[in-house]
Amino acid sequence: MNKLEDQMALISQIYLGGYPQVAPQQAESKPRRRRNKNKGGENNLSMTKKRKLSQEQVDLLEHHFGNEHKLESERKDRLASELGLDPRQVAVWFQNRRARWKNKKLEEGFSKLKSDHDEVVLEKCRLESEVTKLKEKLCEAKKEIQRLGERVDRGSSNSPSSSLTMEAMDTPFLGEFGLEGYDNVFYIAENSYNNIPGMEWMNMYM
DNA sequence: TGAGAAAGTTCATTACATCA
DNA sequence: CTGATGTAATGAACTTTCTC
Repeated sequence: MNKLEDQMALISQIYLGGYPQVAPQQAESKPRRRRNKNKGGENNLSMTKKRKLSQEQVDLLEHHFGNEHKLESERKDRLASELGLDPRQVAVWFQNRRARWKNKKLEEGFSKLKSDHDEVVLEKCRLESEVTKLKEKLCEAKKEIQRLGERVDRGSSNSPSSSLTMEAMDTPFLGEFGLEGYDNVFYIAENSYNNIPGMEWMNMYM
């Protein structure tokens, strides 16, 4: 099982589809039994009383966790005697620490995805605004072509072949309007952006 | 090679300590 | 006192490893 993949899948699920109500594994299994609130009765209260670990203990545990997140039984026993703790406490501390580490990683992954998404949205806005500007320039170019055509037609109305149309124009002409390098734009048929992945929105401008 | 026991892990939750 | 938060501890389910 690839843990990182699972985490990223979970992040994607969280980010794209919201928090799942129930993990699939849990949804199919029996409901978990509630813990008994009376933790074994009064007689072992002192034994089960929760004890906060000292800063030195936590520091050493953190140090070992930094080296290796897994805890082999030999290391657990050694650490436990070194810290004056029950091996079970050391195991529990590592379990909880792994859970905290995992949550932190998930949060980091989520933040990264969110900032990537924000960046893409920003870039999309920028490109849309660029498209709008180019459309305006194109519109101006068409008007200019029409004006020139009418002027030529008036000058030699008896010569139909001299009529200046968009179809007859050489594309380098567009350079006058700052449209060099965009020649290919004019070879994409209107409404054909549906065929280009991610460019469907272009038809809004056509 | 399959079954099952033992020991480990994760996950969800509870209970307690602490602090504002 | 109270609610929020952090964390030690628990129990169930699941997984891995070992033995026969």
